[in-house]
Amino acid sequence: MRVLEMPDGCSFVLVLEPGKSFTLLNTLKRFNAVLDCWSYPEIKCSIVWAVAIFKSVVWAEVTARTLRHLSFPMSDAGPDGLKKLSVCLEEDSTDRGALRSISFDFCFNWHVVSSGPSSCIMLEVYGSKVDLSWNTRYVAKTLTRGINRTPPCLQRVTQRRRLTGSHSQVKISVSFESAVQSWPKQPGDEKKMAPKRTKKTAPPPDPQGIFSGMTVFLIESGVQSLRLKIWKEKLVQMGAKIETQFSEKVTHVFVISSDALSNRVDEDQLARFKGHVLLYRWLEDSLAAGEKVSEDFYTLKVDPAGSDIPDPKRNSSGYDEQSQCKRIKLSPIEIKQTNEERKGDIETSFASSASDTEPRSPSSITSSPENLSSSQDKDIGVPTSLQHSPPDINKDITEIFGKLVNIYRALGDDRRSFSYYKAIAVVEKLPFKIESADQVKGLPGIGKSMQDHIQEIVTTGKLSKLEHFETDEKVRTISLFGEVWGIGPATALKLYEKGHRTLDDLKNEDSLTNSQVIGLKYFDDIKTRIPRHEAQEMESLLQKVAEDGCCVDTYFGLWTYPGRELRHRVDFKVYPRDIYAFGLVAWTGNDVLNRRLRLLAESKGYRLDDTGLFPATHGSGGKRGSRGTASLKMETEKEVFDFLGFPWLEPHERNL
DNA sequence: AGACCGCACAA
DNA sequence: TTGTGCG
DNA sequence: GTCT
Repeated sequence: MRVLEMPDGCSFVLVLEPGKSFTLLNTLKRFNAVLDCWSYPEIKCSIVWAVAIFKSVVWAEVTARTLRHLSFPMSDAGPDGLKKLSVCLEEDSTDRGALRSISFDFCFNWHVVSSGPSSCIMLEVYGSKVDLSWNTRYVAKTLTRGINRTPPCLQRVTQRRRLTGSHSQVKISVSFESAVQSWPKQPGDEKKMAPKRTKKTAPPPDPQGIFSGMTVFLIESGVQSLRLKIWKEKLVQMGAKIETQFSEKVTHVFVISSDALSNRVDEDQLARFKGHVLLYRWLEDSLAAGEKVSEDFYTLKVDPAGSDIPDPKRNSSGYDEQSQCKRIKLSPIEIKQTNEERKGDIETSFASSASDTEPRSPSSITSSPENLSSSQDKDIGVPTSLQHSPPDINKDITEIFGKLVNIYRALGDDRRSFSYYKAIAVVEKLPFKIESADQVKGLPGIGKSMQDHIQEIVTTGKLSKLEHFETDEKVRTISLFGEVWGIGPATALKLYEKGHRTLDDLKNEDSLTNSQVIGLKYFDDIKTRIPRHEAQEMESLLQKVAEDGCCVDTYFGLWTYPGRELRHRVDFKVYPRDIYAFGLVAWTGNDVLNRRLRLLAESKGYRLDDTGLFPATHGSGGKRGSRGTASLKMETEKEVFDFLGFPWLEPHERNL
């Protein structure tokens, strides 16, 4: 009897059903992430059922361990072999509040297994007749609520409930415990009842493993903890020895990119180092290949001359400075930058984890490691490293969709707008160039229309629908008006219907609200990006001002300097010191992260907002900060994250 | 067919 | 109440 | 727009 546990950080489950398997597998195959999957024969050959887990929408997170533990040859066991289900909850904050549910059709008994970023609940299935037809709705909220309830309670859940309370949704992931004998051999098979996340005893190290003789030191920066964990396990399992210090014994150093290398390692030490410095990718590729692959393409040169590299020590003290800079949240620039940084990251992780054979063309296979290291070498020393843009491969599509996002938003059709927004995210992550709509069929968020649109774009290079919009005067004016601060879709439409067509027209309109007038007056100013140095000036200026004089709670307005015309849009939020951390978290964003944190808080019986973290007031939901219940005391963002059990993210990492 | 955030604030 | 903007 |  074995409990299959959901690894940390999993948030998505895909069940491949008989008949559908191949389609889905083909879909999966297109994601580099899936590669690991192919290194497991039991999956490769005859999967009837398999469960793959993805980290968020970053498909690249599927890992060997995940698949190994979760791919489950149901054909062998048959549903009857299923004795227990453990269900993992993790909010999916990529979507806004849509309810997702996973379906079960049986009675079960459940209790909390553990809590944490993804809380785990054990379900005991009654009776051997477990129908996995996934018919009945099982609702997220039910589980969420249950997290705080300790004693097992029997539930028959047939209804579907709305996920309320927070506008995040919960995704439920399922893993199995089965009584199957034919499970891929693994010792430590004694029965493990589960209340704790059962610690998988990894298979014992194999002295003959492909990595035997290696003593490795892992540079962890820039690597997702889940992946790291898996790599470590793999290394050990395959005979390598892991050093926690960069000592003489080390024969191999692994690093995600040359960037991470230069940031984390003492150069002198590195210069003296005689061993090999390899990209983690080598590890992945070797695992996939089942043997050590040539190190040629993965070796990083140690360049002692890399002196314009930021001081490594900076890392420890860096945070303070950063948070200073953004104590006041100012605007597009900063946001934009983090976005770009992030995209860069994604690209990196794609490149490094792609170890596929099929989806990539042979040429890209051989050339990519080179590109990887060389492009990164080039980046060293470029302070912001905003060099590369995201995987641009399908830019034609995402750009067009992006325009539609804006247009629909301007028109007030948020739903549709958001649909495109989601589709972009999906398309953007594809590691190949779309050549036909078939290639996107079945991807989440891509339905009939998206497929059609994509088809049109890849064949004609444009989208008639968009062209239509762009030439339509109504759409154009409404979009334009909507760019004015304070004017939304509704107002824009009214103005259009009143006959206005240009911003100048609006100047004579007397029905505008105060902020709209201002927004109009300073239209160009507001659109002008604020130079970062100016943001910093603002901050220091404000520091002084703020010290004497009392402050407004919130200010959304325009900023200028005495004697200067140009105005910038600036928001001020003022928080008492004791709840400052909460304000900071909330206003730093991003929205997705906020939803996640809030949901997490809720699942633990708290309510989080920008004013604090409150024990949930049972009953009427509890109004913001009211009810005499004071916020928990937290001084720093870190404390908030820690308290909630959410892995710490630097501000620039919060673009989820 | 009907779902698709929730809140505070200003007009 | 509605619209708007915020994450 | 997509999803159930």
